[in-house]
Amino acid sequence: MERKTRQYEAILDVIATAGRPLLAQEVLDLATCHVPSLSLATVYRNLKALQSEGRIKSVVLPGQNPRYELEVHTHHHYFQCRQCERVFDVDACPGNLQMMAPSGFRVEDHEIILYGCCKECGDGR
Amino acid sequence: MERKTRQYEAILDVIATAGRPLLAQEVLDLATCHVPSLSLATVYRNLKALQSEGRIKSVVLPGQNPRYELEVHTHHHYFQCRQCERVFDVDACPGNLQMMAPSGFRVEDHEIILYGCCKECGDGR
DNA sequence: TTGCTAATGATAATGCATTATCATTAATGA
DNA sequence: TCATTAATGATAATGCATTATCATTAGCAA
Repeated sequence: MERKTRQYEAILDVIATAGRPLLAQEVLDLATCHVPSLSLATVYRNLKALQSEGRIKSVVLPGQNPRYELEVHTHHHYFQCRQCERVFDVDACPGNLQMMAPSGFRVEDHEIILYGCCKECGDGR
Repeated sequence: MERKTRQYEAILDVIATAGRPLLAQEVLDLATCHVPSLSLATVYRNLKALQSEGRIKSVVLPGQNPRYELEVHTHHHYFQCRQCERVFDVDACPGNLQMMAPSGFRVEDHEIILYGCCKECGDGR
């Protein structure tokens, strides 16, 4: 991607503004407001380009399609609301979980996904 | 599944003996020792039957195909070795992670996946 | 403004895990 | 042992997210 297109800008803007990981389809839905003619193929093309540029990264939850968020290079986790199915970043972390592993196993990294009810869905709705 | 076939027995036996979640393909590979003619279609059929019978459950890691293990109804987590890619059960659990969530979010459940080097791969190999 | 060509939009093609199909095999009750 | 029919094996079909294709559009350097 050498040229700055309206589509590229819209897609990056939508991801940056959302503040949470978005599915390709969500990116399309949101960016269509900015560029009505936007195509899903273009979304995928730009998501791939943005990833190789190191501007965004993919977030994969078990059994779900990848979501995309800004690359921040800080260790964090995720929360998924069971009602609206949206995924949110979680900055807190319990730290090293070596103690959880059976003896002889070396823990190098971990992933934590919280499931529950998000703030909006919890507010009498 | 109303009849007890050699295939059914072999598939359940392999899963029970492995002591860790297995991919459908791993089940085929291991059970083929017991029933050489075993087909992948039969593996899928029996995995589905065993699940609806409540004997096994599926374990899904981000971006990976489902694995299958005995249904034990006890809360536990998983460890994946980055070298051999095998997945192991982890009984330890840090407990309620409500404190990790942003305020207003209610945590109802969580999932933890540890990544690292398993005991076997760590023993000079 | 113009020309070049990268990027887009629309849609067909792909990859791949899983499921359906169907002739054949084998488990079970009589 | 036999008959019934559920289950199997081999393989074609499916579903679906993602990618490729290609004619058209639109950045951008001159």
